[in-house]
Amino acid sequence: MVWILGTWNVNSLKARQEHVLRYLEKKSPSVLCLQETKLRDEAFPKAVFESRGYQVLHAGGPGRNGVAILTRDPAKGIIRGFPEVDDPQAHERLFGAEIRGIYVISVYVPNGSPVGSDYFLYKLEFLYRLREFLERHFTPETPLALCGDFNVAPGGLDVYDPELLEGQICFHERERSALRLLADWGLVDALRLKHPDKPGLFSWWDYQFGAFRANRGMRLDHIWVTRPLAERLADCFIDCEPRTWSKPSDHAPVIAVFDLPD
DNA sequence: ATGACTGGAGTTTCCAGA
Repeated sequence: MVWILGTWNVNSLKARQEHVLRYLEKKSPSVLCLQETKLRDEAFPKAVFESRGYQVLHAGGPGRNGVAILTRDPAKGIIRGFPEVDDPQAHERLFGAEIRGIYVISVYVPNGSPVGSDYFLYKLEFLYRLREFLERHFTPETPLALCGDFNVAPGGLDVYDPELLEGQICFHERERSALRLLADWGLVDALRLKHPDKPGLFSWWDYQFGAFRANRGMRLDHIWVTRPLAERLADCFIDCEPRTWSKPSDHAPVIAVFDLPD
């Protein structure tokens, strides 16, 4: 069977509810991970999504964060935040569940701006904690998909101007190396597995300066998969269509298509 | 033309996003 997994930073679900519903209707993903819902748990309009056949798992809070997993199939083995670490922010930034034998994680890595600040160090720490979390709870042989907004462009191909952006937030060597350390646990970047050398593939564009029209963006949203899942990957792409809709999120969905046994 | 974006909080202007 074809199993479609998506991840999308919606920049407020309240502002983007109609976009998300339209997207589910048009593309019918099996699972859609969301980031930046900006909702408290009790404020999530669960019934609206349930009536369209999606179970809602949401980890929000009073702040600007909030991650969710919308799934057509039942979920179990739910994990919220880093269970072994006292990190309240992670409770609104990490949510995982097992769906059809695949462990799906929706994550929103802190932005970390400005470079060099305490918040920047927290971003790096968050990426290290993410690796420790994987080490503790899973193995690289677990079918696992780590999806979300990593707020890091992995390499020079993933930003519109690597020379200009080098050292700036989301394209600093310390961020990239923290991301590599995470991936070295046993994860593959699904998009680069299918499109290893293709430039101009971005998932975020600044609202300002006509950045989307000029395709001046960065690839900050990723789907990282373990080997057993990578072997099942049929396709991976960034779906720019919702970025063209009226009042869009500044991020576009990333979609991975898998061929799973029936 | 010297600006140019968006959402949320909370109250009219600021902060954060990336």
